[in-house]
Amino acid sequence: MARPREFDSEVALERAMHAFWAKGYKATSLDDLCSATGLSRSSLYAAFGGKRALLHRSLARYEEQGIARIRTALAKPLPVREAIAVFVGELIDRIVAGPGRTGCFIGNCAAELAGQDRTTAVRVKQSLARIEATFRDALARAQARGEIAAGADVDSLARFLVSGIQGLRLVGKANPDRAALADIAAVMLRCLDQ
Amino acid sequence: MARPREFDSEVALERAMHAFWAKGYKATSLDDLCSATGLSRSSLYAAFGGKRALLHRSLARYEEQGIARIRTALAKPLPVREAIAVFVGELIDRIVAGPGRTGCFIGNCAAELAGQDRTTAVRVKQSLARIEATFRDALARAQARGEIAAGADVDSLARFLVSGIQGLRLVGKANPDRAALADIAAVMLRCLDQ
DNA sequence: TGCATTCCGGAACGATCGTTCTATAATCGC
DNA sequence: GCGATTATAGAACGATCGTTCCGGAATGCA
Repeated sequence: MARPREFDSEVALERAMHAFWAKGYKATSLDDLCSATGLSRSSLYAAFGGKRALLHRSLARYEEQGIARIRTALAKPLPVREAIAVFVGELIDRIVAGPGRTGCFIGNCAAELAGQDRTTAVRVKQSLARIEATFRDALARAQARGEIAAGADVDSLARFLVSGIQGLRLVGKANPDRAALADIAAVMLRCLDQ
Repeated sequence: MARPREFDSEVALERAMHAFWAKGYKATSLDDLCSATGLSRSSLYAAFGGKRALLHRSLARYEEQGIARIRTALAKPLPVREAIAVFVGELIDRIVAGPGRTGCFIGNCAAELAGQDRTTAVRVKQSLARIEATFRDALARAQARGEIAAGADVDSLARFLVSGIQGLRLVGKANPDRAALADIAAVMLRCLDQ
């Protein structure tokens, strides 16, 4: 140990993540990343290894934050159906009021990179699987409590929720209109009553 | 008129569209477009004006083909619910058996460009609106025939279908697994019975 | 204090980007 | 056949890309 780091790599990673999230992988240059993080190129390379590695670290961080957010939402003392409705409602709030058209970082990476970069495709797939599992666990607990029909297929419902939320966020990126998104969410949530 | 063109610009556009569709906008270079179309750079620029203009022409072409495909599917002598189920089933067939992880070109552009390029965002939004209208018209006709509950909100259902299909295709891009996609589609289609 | 070690700013690298330009080839009207 | 016009192939452009490298600055340890 000699000279210590002048920056917090967690802070830098958080900022890099937001840069990738807002602009996409290809459109985010190293100059963008340096000015977003405040680091020089050499510091970025020493800390993270390169652009692609930084993307993967960013994806992992986003995944953790997303899972935590979903878990918190589903742990509320509410019927699961209500908890999910609140979660989706807040999602729409962020889409409409947010800085604008960021979408889901995981979904963005899927759309931009899954067809070209197999490694990233696998990571995206695993992230979606973890989100799906988080919903599935909550739905299964709710089913055990009798909140959801005993005959319902919670696996399918969880998959549907992941897909439906991705669709909502993608459509919301093209058209962040509250009424339209609320319409979509209402139909989507009614599926949980089947 | 002097020297005539040596290529069919519709054929060239079709090929350029597939290049953008498969790789995304940023990742498709002019060299890619030249080798996909067989044209030289000067011919491409003379015929289409540049990379961005070529993307927009490609998007318009894709939109026309997509609308036509949906119209054909919905015009079948079937209950609308069945027609949509067939359409989604064939969509899943193409996702699973296709050349691999192309997704929806419109959705890809939304994810990659809607946050950065306002012009493209508007075009994507208009494309989605046209697709939504195509579904809405078919649903309204079905409602008039009594196939769909009189109290159902066909506007919301159409919006939901667009969003749901985008989600299905995005998730299918990350994980082209037939069983998973069929699960999602089954829940989605059940929403039409509400 | 002095040495070893690590970090940092920024120049430099070759590669590739989208676009423009030029010279040649091909076809028109006449 | 001939000038006018248009299309083509490919070189060339400046800009920007991701990555590497280097000289100097800052710290821990003896």
